[in-house]
Amino acid sequence: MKDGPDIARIAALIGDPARANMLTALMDGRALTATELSQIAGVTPQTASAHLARLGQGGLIRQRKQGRHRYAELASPEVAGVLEALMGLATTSGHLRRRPGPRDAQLRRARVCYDHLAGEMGTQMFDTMLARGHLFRREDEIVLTEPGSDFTRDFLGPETQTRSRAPLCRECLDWSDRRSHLAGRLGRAMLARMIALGWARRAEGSRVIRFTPDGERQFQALFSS
Amino acid sequence: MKDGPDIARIAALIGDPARANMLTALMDGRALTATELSQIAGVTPQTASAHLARLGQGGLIRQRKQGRHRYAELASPEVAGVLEALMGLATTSGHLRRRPGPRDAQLRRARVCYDHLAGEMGTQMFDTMLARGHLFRREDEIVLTEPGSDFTRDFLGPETQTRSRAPLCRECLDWSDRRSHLAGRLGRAMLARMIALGWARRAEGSRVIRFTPDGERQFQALFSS
DNA sequence: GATATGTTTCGGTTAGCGTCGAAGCATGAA
DNA sequence: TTCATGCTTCGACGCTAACCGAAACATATC
Repeated sequence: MKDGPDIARIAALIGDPARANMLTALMDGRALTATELSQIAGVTPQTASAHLARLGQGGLIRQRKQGRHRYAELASPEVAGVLEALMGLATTSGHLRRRPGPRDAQLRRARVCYDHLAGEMGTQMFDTMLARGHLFRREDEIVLTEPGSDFTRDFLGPETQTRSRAPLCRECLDWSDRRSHLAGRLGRAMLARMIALGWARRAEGSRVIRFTPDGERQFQALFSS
Repeated sequence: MKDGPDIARIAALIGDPARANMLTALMDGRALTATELSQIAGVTPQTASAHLARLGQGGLIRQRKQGRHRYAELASPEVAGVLEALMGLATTSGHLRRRPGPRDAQLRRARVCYDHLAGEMGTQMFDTMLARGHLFRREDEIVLTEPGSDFTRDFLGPETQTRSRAPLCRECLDWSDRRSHLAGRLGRAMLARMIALGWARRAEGSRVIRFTPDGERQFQALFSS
């Protein structure tokens, strides 16, 4: 009686308490590291690793390796929909445990990530450029569109046509905001330009980037949705 | 360990192949006996009995004793909705793609989903009613507009003003089409009316709905965009 | 009553999987 | 380089639950 798709396989994946806790924690769309998920699920990292592998193989989550961390996020909104439907059946009051990022508010606000802007302001810039069509997400890569090229040339100046093999645009997952920001050569150039313009400067002995009041204004003028 | 909604418990219930087959078989809204379900699931009656007890305890099915038979049926349309959502995920994320047989084509074309019309013809009806302004999607609910009320009263007859607490319109995600079709009291009434009019009838032992040539014509006349 | 059929309970076996400790990689920092 | 951290692999243990045979229970029919 193979009347339909194999729902048992997927339901069994959700049916383990540890995995269910992990999936529930991922419901808000953020990406979490394997260790964080192991703590949420109440199991050791080894066990969590096995669970994440199964969830990935089953198509419920996607995993992205970044540095020595490995982030997991729900594979699609459809997965979230199924989880939500299940929660509805379970007649429950959902409680999601939030895991704060860096304690320092300044770090959360704006910091350098290797060589580019991260934190809330980094994700804001990235989101705005995506929304305006300056950047375009194609499969797993980020491409600079024609208007985006005009915009960046305008902002950076014409002499910045470096011809490097490094990717121009890269997506970098934010560890405080759990969303993406712009990395790659363009991300580096954008931050360098902001510092060169005097909008901001790096704090000594820290990754914090301090924007001047005027720099903050200019930034908001350029990247407010 | 803080427990939110216990989705793991419910998912684990669906996660066993035998139980999943049973639930899938119950998706057509009919009530089946324990022995029938045991044959469908491919297990002995003893095993099926244990499974049915667990499903009943978990609130997924209801069981009524009638004579020396014991009938099982899905506990609620919400359960059917969860199963449909799971089928949708299983078709997209399942790396094991089944080759479509002739029976699958019929299922994809028109089938019963708990008590309402699903498949291509179900989504066609839903889309057409949305496009014509008979239905309106507001946030997460579907509302019947004024012209829509006229239309359905015209089609269903004036005596169908049931005053139930069940939602009139509900959206149900189709696993074959990956789009929505109309569920809820109205969805149920629409299908019942089509069968009463002789447009279609349910195939024995399957969820397939067979439209007569004339019924298909009438349907297309009413729901072609 | 006796008999047949549908369903459940009991006992025991087996297989699967969730779990962790220890060790092995991989990557970033000093 | 050396060290530290995050993650994965391996091996083994233990527990749950799915399964069936046999038998008991329930209900309809003769």
